[in-house]
Amino acid sequence: MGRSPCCEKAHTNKGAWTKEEDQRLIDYIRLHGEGCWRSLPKAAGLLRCGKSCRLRWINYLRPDLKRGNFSEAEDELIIKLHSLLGNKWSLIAARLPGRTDNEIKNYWNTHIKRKLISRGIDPQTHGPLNQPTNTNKSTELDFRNVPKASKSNFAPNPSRDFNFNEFQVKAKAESIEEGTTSSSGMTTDEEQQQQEEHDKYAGNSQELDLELSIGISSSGKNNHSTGVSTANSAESKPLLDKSNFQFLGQAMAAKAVCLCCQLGFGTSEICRNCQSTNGFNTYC
DNA sequence: AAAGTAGTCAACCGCTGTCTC
DNA sequence: CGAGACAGCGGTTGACTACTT
Repeated sequence: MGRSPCCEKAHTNKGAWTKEEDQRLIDYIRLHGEGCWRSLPKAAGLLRCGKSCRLRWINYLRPDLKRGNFSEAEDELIIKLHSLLGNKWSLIAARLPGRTDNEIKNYWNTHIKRKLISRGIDPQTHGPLNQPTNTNKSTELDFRNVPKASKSNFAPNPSRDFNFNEFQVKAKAESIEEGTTSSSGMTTDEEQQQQEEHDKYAGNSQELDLELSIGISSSGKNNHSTGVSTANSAESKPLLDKSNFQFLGQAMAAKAVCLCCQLGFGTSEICRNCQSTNGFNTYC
């Protein structure tokens, strides 16, 4: 459609950021807060594109970033989340405080892929390596590997089996096993620290709490729409877009259901974690 | 010591979704 | 309803470093 470029490229710096540029960006955001990235560079006196500023801030300068190596617990959590969400790095990052989508994506590509392969696990399918890739999955709803082009035309087929077993989290046993076996040669302190990290993320819970929710949104203009979303916050986005979600909506509308129960996390129609507020159930 | 190779990660690019007019 | 503007996302690139030959 001949959209104009996001910024005037002729007068923008590219490549690595200098300390001065970083400082300008930090100072500006401290004063004015995040947002309006397009006008930010000019206002902050930076010869950078707004996107570049945003990336630099989010991936590197944000004060709440946790730098340094990933813990074993974080590894396992990333693997679990990836098995459920696929390459939705921003969603995965939302579950790892202090980590960015870019960081996780890089870490996945450089470390975890190899780790999984060495375990005999296919990093894409999370199934055993050398397993035929298309094993009857076509009848199951799979959030992973939805081709970009088909994202918005995810053709719902009401006749599909509503089989969510695919998404049952079975990694807990693995992660516990991993966490308790000390083959790493770490010091006791390090091990203890890692165990704390592990507990923090895994929560010693029986299953991974994704806080995926389904239910009638109690706010916003789409308050009729049923939505699957992560529960955190303003920056969370629906896991499926409206059109995709019609499928789930159709399947579930007639009978209000708790997604986590559908996913196999619970046994009853509405699990104990589901609350009822203002006449609406807030499905966990 | 030099050249080649592999690994890492910050940054860029192009696309999509959402909002506004 | 369509087009433009914008923010955000995921894939890819390329500079840099570490390691190997």
